[in-house]
Amino acid sequence: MASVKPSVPKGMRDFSPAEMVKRNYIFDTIKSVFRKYGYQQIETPTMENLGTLTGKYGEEGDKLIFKVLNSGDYLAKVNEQALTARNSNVVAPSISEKALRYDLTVPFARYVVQHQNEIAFPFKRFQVQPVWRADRPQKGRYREFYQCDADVVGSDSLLNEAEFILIYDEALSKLGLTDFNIKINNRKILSGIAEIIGKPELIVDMTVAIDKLDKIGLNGIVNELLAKGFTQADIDQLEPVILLQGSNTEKLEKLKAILASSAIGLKGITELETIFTYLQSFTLNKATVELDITLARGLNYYTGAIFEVKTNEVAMGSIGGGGRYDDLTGMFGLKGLTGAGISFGADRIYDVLEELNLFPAASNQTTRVLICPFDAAGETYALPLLQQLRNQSINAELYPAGAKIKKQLDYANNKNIPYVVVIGSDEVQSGQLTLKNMQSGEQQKLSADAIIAEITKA
RNA sequence: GUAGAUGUAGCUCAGUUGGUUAGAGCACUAGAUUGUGGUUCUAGGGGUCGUGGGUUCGAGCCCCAUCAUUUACCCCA
Repeated sequence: MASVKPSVPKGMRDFSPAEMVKRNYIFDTIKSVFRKYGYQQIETPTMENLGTLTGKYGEEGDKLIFKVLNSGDYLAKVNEQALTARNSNVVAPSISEKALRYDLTVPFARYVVQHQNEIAFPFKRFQVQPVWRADRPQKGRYREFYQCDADVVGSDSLLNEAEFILIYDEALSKLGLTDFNIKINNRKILSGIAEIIGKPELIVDMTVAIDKLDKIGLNGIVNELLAKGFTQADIDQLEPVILLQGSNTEKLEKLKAILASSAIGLKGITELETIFTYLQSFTLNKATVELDITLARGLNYYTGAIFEVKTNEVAMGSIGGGGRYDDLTGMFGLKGLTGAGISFGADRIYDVLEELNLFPAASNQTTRVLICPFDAAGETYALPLLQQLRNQSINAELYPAGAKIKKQLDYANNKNIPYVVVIGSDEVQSGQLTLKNMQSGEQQKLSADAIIAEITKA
């Protein structure tokens, strides 16, 4: 076979041992917090039926779904005309019936409907798996990345929303972040605003535009809104809302006045007030909760609260987001089931922790003891000790006999192994083994039992 | 889909107005050190300069094409 230049697909990555240790540190931290709040883990398949995914993410989203070619002679069954017309949109469904999952929320909705009779509601689940998007990669954006989602379905209590804030706060504080904002908004308020202006049909354009405040500024928003069909009068009404200032309570008061004639807008305000009331009974670690009316988020299935988390310590897009969706399972035939959920962007959190140097130092140590035999006799002598170490839950390995001691110690240094046990003919004869501390360079002659005791106490 | 940047050793990158045999650091191998690493010193291996064409006496350098990577926009985590 001709040799192929080794490479991975665009936007996808290998993770080497040192990275995996750090990634698992993030995943484990987030998972432990999810569990603490009563969420249970599930997994869903890498692929879903194409029909499960299409139409859930909007027109743009559909284009970004990775489709999987059917097995076998997939072209044979394709409609002749569609094929000769070279129309991808027509041909695609007949040559691809599966696709890689695009997020974890839609597969979860599918799961809930499919397993509704086994599930006790409210059902709180978390899921940590990769998702795929046929996007153009750039900084902090990959074609394969992990989402860490926690969702609850079958409970309309706003306590869930309040707890999401606690989860964000606890997990991110635990990871060492000290300055981050949990932004919160409510889709109903945005609907109310669109209603007051009299352009409810343009709510999507409106939210997409005002979401860009910190990126393109007020002028940029105004230009975009004018292009989308808003009038100057609409914008005059919108401007005080976009530029809303003050504490969360002050903002809510001002909004109440603005939205006085919109029932749905007022409902959104009440919901936020309830969430804030819940939060008064809890203490947050490091998070700042901020009502941000410009927060829109792209996904159109949100109907109530919306969240987004941003760190203030480094320049990075959002590191988490979520919200409430009243009818996600409806598209799979199960009506009237409300849900709410959040997601952590693990890959971005990784970049943030890396930049702030927040990964624990010990996390690059895997093996604690390396046994270095000089020869085959030393190797044989070492085997019982190797097992004893492992029985004491000490990560231990034996360098196979035949290599020079220098090479073995190099190996220990490379893997950041703190202790080595050197076994040569002297040691085999006396039973006193050489324990070497690789940091300090000290070494002492000890019995096997004493070595285990020494390492256990360190 | 739109626009820019970059492709030179395993990795990170130098390489002057185009000029002889393309360099450095790190990594790797060996030795200094025949029972001891992380420091130091010495030596060594490793390159179709992304690919194809063109200009030129001569191209890593200039021109065209192509592929790849990457950044920004759109959208999104």
